[in-house]
Amino acid sequence: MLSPEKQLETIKRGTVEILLEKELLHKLEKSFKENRPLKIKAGFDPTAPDIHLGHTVLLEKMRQFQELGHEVIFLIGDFTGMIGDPTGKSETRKPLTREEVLKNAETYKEQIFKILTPEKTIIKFNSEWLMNLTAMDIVRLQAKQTVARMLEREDFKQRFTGHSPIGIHEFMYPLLQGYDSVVLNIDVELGGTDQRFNLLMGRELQQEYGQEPQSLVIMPLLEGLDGVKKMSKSLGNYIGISESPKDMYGKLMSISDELMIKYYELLSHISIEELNAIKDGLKAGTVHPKKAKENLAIEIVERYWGKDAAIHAKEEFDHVFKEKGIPDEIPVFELGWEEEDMWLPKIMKLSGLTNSTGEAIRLIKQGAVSVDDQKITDPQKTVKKGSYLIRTGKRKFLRVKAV
RNA sequence: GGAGAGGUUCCCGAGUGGCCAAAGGGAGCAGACUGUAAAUCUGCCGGCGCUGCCUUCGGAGGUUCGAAUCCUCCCCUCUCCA
Repeated sequence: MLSPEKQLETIKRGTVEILLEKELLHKLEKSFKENRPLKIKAGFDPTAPDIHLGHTVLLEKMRQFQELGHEVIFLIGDFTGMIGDPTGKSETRKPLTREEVLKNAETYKEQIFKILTPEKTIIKFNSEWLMNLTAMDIVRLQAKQTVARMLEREDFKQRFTGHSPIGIHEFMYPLLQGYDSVVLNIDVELGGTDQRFNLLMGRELQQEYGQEPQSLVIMPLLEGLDGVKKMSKSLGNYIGISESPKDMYGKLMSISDELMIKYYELLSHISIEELNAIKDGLKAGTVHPKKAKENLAIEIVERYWGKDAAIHAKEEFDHVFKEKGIPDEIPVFELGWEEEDMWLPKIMKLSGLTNSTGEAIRLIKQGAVSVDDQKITDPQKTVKKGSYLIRTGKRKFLRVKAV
């Protein structure tokens, strides 16, 4: 086991904040002395079993805790998921059936064990204890907090002052999440910055219930491809860990330089020393940002798909974008040719390349469309029955075949 | 229970009888530039084989030659009072 100070150094990497650092160090020292692992918890939503790199920030931190010898609990919030975390604009969700929850949990397992060590990971569902609370238990829990305290939470406050509705049940989310920590007697809870309030609730409730309050390790939210908003599936700016090596590599290459450093910090397994070397090199101009990005992309693709796939993805990428070539695998769409000379925008719409013929016309006018490597400028263009390679923009290729 | 404010296109937000497929911003898409990055500039940004037609401004009716705009009822949200 590493010394408590060394452990803290690893834990601190990439965090936004640790509450309280001193307290955490004490816990680490105690655990070290007594040779007793700390209980770490991180909660996950049961409805989104499609893990993307944003989720892996937390998973990577969990992995680090595992490597340091602590006990990591992967908590699936199947009960709290019914409420829906009030963060953002999420609405009340429809309750999932037991089968759905279990199915999602299976999907989770397949994915998280690409990062976490299965033997060291404890998976729990919070419905296990929350389901059995009586109305009285819940009232007692509610009595431990005030409305004013709840309204301190940024999004509640915003909605309150902005005249947007707040469901009373939404107040239960932080309370129940905090209660999870009480039930499990957690030492450290991990979460993103958007979880700050919920995590603090755990501390407060643990104290109310006579426990030592958990320490908080707060991780930044990973921005998605746009570089601004947090990575999420609904915003479409995510990189899923089940995505093909090619897509994953391409998406990673498209992130901004600034974001790349953050990705390195939070996702790469390279040591702190190596990380600093890259940072300094970028600043001094001795490391080319593109090269650094390539290495990052390769590392991450390799983690999920293996070395060969990663190298192949890189080669393919270079071929398409550096040499302006055509990718090896192009999706094929088989189209029923209705007339002798078919209008190109119509083909583009029917094949799903564009959402409407209007959009296709626009793209053609803007010089973004080529057929068999020939740029098309006339929106009235028609083609005869046959097989064509249609390219729209830089990355979209489609082979359309007459049937 | 009473009084008032509000619901507009993906989001924010203007518009209060025709000039409105609806200002402006954001997001998005495309082009130029580049390292497929960022920043910047430019164009597009409801649908339709498109100088025109069709569908849209919480929902349903109505007034009018004409409604996002006026009237009626309904649904939803917020504020204040009780």
